[in-house]
Amino acid sequence: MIQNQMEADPSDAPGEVGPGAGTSDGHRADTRQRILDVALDLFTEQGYDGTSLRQIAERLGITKAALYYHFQSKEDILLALHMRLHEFGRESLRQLGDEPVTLKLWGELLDDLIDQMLPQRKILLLHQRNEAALEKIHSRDHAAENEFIFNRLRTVVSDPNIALGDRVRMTAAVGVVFSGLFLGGEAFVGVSDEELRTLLRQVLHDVLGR
Amino acid sequence: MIQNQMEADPSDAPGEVGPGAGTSDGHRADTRQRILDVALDLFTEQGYDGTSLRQIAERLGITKAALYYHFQSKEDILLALHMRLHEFGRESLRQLGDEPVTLKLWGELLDDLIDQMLPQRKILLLHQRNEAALEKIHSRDHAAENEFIFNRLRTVVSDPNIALGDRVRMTAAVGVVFSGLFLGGEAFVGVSDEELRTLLRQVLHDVLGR
DNA sequence: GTCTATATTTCGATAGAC
DNA sequence: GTCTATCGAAATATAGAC
Repeated sequence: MIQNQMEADPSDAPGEVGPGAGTSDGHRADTRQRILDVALDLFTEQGYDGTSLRQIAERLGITKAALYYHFQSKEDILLALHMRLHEFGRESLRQLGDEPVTLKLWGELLDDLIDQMLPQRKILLLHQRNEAALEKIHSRDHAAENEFIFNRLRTVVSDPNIALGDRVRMTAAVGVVFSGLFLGGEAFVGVSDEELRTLLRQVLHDVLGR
Repeated sequence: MIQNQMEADPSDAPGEVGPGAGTSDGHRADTRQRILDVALDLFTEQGYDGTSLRQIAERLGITKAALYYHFQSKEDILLALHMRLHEFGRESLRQLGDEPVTLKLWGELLDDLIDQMLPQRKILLLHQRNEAALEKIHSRDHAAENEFIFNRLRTVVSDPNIALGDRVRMTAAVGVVFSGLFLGGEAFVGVSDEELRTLLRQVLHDVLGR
């Protein structure tokens, strides 16, 4: 199924020291992690600015103030969620190298990304629906933001050394992948990830293959 | 060029009685219209919730309170912008009829939509980046919201009477169009609308044609 | 139509007890 | 780790003069 189980990866911002990081007994899920899960849902449904800390706390059965034991600020919660996506696609992108990208390479990249995106759909949706709020954070720390997947994709398809027709196809291919995951996420309920992946790859080939 | 002149249509929510509706002398642009123009920019850049009425007023050189002469509330401003898109694509969608949609029909629909979207890019971007805020308005008046273009498209590609492979292609085709206008809007600076339209149609044909 | 001034609410964040 | 209580800021919205 395509609509569930998004929290496969329990590690969150590795290296960070969260409360309960030492207690390795798994008798209770980290509160920090539960906060992030709830925040992910609410930020995506109502938007970051449209969600108050009171709402997050209420859903967890705790008070607003308790949140501040786990996070320094509201923005920190968003940042922690953002970090989950920061490593995303990095390895795939590195393989592109520095030379102008070909349609063939682009297709291989997106093939990789489809696999990585499927289990991260929720986080991707969060980013798609909170671009403005996330840009504020970016502007404060725009050092490594050029490494961020969305910006990298944009940069590549803006390369004037690539023929315009190819750039349009590359852009369209990105649209194919994202529409399959976002718009399609609601339309294709009950379709297995594998089936969707296969179908998307066929479309990608028609867009990029020649 | 693809990045400018979005306010071709001076009529705003026709039938509505705004201030200055009677003064037909064109010596000064409607303040109401100027408010909407500024709000469109700010809501898109910073998000609806991330934009205060103070900011809108400041950019116009008036005070916050003056806005309330032209609009009953902040939500009313967003609603007025939303209405610009409400008629959008209605005629094209009506031609689809009630039977299951074919790839051929879908292609013709999107061909139509590309033309209508190009001059409305800014408003479409507003919707893409403020889904959460707009949903709040929708939920209050969800009567005619099924008529709204995005929801109609979603409904069609969810039709289980259409083969899954075709639905994926139809969804992908929507992604092609939107990526060309949104992601492409920044990447294809200096490309004429006509050229972009031609290239997009070729890709559409590869996705839908067979 | 636009202003000054203010009412009202809500939010993010802190202090300090337990 | 979570609570109660509260602060200060900023936002939407209103009242009434000009």
